[in-house]
Amino acid sequence: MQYLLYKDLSEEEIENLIKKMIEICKEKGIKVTTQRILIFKELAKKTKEHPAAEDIYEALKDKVYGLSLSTVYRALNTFESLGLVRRIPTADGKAHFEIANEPHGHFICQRCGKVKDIESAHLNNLLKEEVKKQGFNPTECNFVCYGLCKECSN
Amino acid sequence: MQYLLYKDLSEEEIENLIKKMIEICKEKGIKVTTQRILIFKELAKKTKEHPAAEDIYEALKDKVYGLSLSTVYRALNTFESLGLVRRIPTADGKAHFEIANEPHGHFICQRCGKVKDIESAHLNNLLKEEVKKQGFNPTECNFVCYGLCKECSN
DNA sequence: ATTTCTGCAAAATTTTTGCAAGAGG
DNA sequence: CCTCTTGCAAAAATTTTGCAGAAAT
Repeated sequence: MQYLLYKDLSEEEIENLIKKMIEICKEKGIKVTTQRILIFKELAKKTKEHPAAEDIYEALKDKVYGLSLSTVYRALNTFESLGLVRRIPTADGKAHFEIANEPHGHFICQRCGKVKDIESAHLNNLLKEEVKKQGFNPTECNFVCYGLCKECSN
Repeated sequence: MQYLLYKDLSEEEIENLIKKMIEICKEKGIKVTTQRILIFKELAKKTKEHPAAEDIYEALKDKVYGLSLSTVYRALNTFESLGLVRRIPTADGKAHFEIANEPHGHFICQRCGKVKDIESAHLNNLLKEEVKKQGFNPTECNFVCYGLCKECSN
């Protein structure tokens, strides 16, 4: 049961995430709009790729009549503050996003900028403990590695 | 000898870093200008604070006649590509910088956005090994933690 | 001398916001 | 209905760039 994060989410997992998202929205009085559902779903499909807002917009703009980039930003910000989505600040000057699943690390390619997941539950726990020892009170710990991805090493 | 990172660099350490920077610039045919020296020095003084380009600009603009923000950006980019300075992408939409000293983690406050260092040499080594096992070839690994800093928890 | 760098202003990029019209509960 | 959301355009914010003059080697 390791390295689960390398797998795309199944259709079923995506549907379940959407249900959870709808539930949480209703709970908080946030309206469940077509745009929000489709944006969330698109991110869920691509979570392994850690898309930027623009990527999601590009994927949806022909499917959702009149969709605007600002709606994508607004939806992602909303999901982030609900804890459903995580923002990954990268060195390319754009914010990238992923579904907030179990914590894990990110490997960022210094040439092509792609972000890949690193399985790290064990290390994340170690890290959290150590950080607490040093007097912080973390809600979330991640790690980031830089280097060349397989494709770019050739 | 732990938690060294919490200390500001001493005058002497800063002077040594500057010497090293000058050496590397000369080696690479990069010119040693007043602006570059002062920008590097200002970052060295503030490295614990992880300033953004603008912070460095603000600190220097009255001391360096006519200094412009773009020069600060250009200098920081140059230093980064020389491996002298590290860029820390944060969630506030600005790039922050630090002197590229020994690898360590960062704690980012979710309320005030301040970035603090976490001593983590041991964990960084563990991490690098684990990441290699997973098939990556990292040049550098860092930790990032989110939470509320001491000041903001009150 | 030659090359590189700086300052300025302008451009490019990413993200946010104001507002009127539209959709959700 | 009332509130929240969207789309659009405009604004804001951060970072990069072109170019002429200045500085470094």
